[in-house]
Amino acid sequence: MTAAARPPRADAVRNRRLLLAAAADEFAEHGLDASVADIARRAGVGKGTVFRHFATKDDLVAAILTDRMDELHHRGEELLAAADAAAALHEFLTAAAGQRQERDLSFLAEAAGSMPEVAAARDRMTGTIDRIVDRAREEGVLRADITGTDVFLLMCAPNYIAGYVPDASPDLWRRYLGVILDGLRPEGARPLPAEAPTLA
Amino acid sequence: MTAAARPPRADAVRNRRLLLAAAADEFAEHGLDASVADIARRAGVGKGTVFRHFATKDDLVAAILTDRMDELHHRGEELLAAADAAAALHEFLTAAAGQRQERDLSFLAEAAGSMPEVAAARDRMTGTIDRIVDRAREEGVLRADITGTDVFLLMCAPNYIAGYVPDASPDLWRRYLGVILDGLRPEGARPLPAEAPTLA
DNA sequence: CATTAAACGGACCGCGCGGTCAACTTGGTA
DNA sequence: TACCAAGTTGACCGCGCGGTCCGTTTAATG
Repeated sequence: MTAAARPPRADAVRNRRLLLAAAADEFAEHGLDASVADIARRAGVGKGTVFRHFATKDDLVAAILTDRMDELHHRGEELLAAADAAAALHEFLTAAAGQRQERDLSFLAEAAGSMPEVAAARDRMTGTIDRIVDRAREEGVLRADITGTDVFLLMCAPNYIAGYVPDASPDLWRRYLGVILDGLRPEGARPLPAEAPTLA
Repeated sequence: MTAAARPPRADAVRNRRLLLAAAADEFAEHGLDASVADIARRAGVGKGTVFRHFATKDDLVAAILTDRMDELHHRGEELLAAADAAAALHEFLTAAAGQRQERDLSFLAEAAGSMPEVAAARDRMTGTIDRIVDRAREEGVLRADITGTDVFLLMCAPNYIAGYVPDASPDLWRRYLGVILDGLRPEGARPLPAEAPTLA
């Protein structure tokens, strides 16, 4: 029974927000090796404050990942309510790639992907993806042998591919999303040579 | 005019081979952060010996990358000589993904991708890819709007996608290569929303 | 064999990292 | 306004890294 703890102080709330933003920027610029000291400097706080809010660097990473996955989760729910099956799939993949184009933080998953709070956020998101994918398959706008897990895995590929091109157009990922979407259509699909995976 | 230097000693040749193999294993297991000390231990030599053969850690990375790219380059040349256009494209992509499935060292490119020797090896390889792709396009087994650079970029995606699945079947990448190959066929291709990139 | 330059090994160096701590400051409350 | 727990700070710690250096070993040569 957690007694009603007194609410956090205003400066603590502000600093937490500043830290998450600074950390996301710093990670995007320098990868996972961005140092806690630099993150603190960018947020305009002392290094000790970082560790007051996030016990370890991995906890900080986990908080960023969780936020981003929940963002996509909510976007997916909106699309399920508003868009038709084909458009929802297309828009969701576009939203996911767009988020990553703005700031590529995918490598953070490698550091904190197995933490429980991150896994929970991922499950929320994959649940939504499953619903989008099932609807698309049932309406015949997606090939029959593709699962929600497949789409979850394919989701990040366009940015990854475009990321190899230095000074690429910021829209290059759309090109490879186009190729993948063509590969996901039911017309002309050839049987896939390996079974659909499941996560954990 | 480099005067004929005396050939390297037998133990130096042997140690260089041992080091490259040990480094590839160590990088595959621990990523770019594999330490030079561990690599030396695995090769059964002292740490100083590593730096005698490779002035910096990046030079070691570059040597590994160069070897692997040249391997694919030669495989591509074989396929150009022996296989028909569609099979050559299919087989080349399979070979590239197979190499990476065995040992994923793609992240090394991020550390040494801009070194001249690595760039030269990459150019040799992309030259071969261009020939494979041009032939496939001309014979109508590849959609018209796809370039050699596109294929080079798409080449690594199947492993990347499958890499997100812990304990995945070692053949899972074939599934996503299948999706991409379907997306590369001329039949039913929709116009791509961004122009083909060029590398440097 | 004797000779010698090439190759080897591992103690050593400076650095920057993630994380700790105790002295200090400050927002909220009665 | 007086109080105090919550919050902040930056000097500090131990560690493991990439890279250096030099005394020792060894493969090649005539």
